[in-house]
Amino acid sequence: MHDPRVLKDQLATLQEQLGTRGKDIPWDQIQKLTEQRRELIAQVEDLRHQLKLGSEDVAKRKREKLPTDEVTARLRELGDRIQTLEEPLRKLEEELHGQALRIPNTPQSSVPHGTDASQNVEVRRWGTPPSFDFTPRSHDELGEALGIFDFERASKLTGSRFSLSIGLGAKLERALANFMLELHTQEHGYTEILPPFIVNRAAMTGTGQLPKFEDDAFHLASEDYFLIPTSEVPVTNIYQNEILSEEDLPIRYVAHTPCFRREAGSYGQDTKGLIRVHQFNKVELVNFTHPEQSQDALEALTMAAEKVLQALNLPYRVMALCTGDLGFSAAKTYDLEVWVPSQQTYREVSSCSNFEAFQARRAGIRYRPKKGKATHLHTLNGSALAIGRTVMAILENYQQADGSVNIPNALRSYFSETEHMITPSPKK
RNA sequence: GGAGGGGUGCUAGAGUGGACGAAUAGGCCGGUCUUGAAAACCGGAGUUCUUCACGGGACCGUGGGUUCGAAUCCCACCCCCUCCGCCA
Repeated sequence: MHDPRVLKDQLATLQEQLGTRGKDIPWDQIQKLTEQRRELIAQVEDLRHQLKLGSEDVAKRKREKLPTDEVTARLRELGDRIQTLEEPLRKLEEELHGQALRIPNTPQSSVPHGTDASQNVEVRRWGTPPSFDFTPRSHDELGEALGIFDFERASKLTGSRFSLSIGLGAKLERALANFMLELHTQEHGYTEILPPFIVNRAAMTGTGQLPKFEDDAFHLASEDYFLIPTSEVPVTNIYQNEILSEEDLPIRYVAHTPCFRREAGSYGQDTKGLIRVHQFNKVELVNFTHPEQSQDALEALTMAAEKVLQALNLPYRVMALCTGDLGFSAAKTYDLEVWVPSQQTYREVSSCSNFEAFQARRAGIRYRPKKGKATHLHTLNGSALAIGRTVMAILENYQQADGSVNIPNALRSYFSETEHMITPSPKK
């Protein structure tokens, strides 16, 4: 959410800054509502002031044992008038707030201009894609042959776009989660969090998933609760409506949770394998920082995510998202894309964003500076990494001609010696 | 699920219809004292909306209601605690 003062006084500037990002916003209507609100407030406040003075007069008269009937009759009428104005005012403010929650964040000036993902800018590249003297197979093909995935049976349990990992496939997920959590807690100064996987409407609104993207989330039928689409939601909202002290910052949390996404509107895309599923595991980094430190924090957070790929020796590139591809709440985002041999291209395994005060304003997360008043802090988060997609990258990049897959050195301590290579086993 | 208790500022906690935006204490900030610190003493400070400003309005879990007037009374909901029941 934007600063209400900006909405009130600099709406045109904001519209200009957002450019195509703001093309669906009813700017004129917001302008109109703002003006109406201003007028109504002036009226209501004036009447209320009169009412207050009158009430004090009644209190005084009672003390002095003077009659009050005439005054109270007049005030009753005044109260009625206030009520008739308050109702439209309440509706108006609700409407205005609803609109404000649907305006996306302003991109930082360093964000490249563009309309879609094709105009994202490569920032750097790490590692060399492996060369194979055979045609590399896709991870879903490999996994089925190795007996570690069973997508058919997964769809029997729930439906399409669910995965079922077996044996070393399941263990690989577990090893990766452990490896990532250890790396971030021991090397990067993160504190591990295990949050709820189900959150309420306020939390989803705080981080920006609601109200605009309700269709993307799984909603429980029995309660007004949602399955988390990312641990960003529960972890960022830990400090919802709180004021932290300046010396508490920065706060760095890491969480490993499943993530649930409806993937509405993605029919036909990435229908096979682990790339796009309704439930996947992810290790997520969340930062709460001083406003002046969020830029540096984004670089550090992105680097922490890159360290995972480097340790696993997976080739990747870092992309700066352009204005057209930037998420709703983000002011700046780097995507990490890992090399996928079967597709001869890089695919997203991580998205690292600085939200500046956008989420903090929605969620009411502030800090108290040493001097001055409470101010919204900055929030950031990034996947480090999406585990399913990392499994995909490992299978594909570490595959051998015979269809077996080596376990990366960095993960071997989580496996017994006989498990350092996954070899094909017939499907049961 | 049943019974009871409770949600007040940064924190603890008082306040049960009018001079209450809210006692008191702690913490915080500034000062006196001190070589420095601590202690003691003195002083200061909530959030937010509206207005160019003066000023004014709102905010005691949330939403309604009663009343001239609500932190205080009524209703509904949410959350926390204790006991009982059930349970991984």
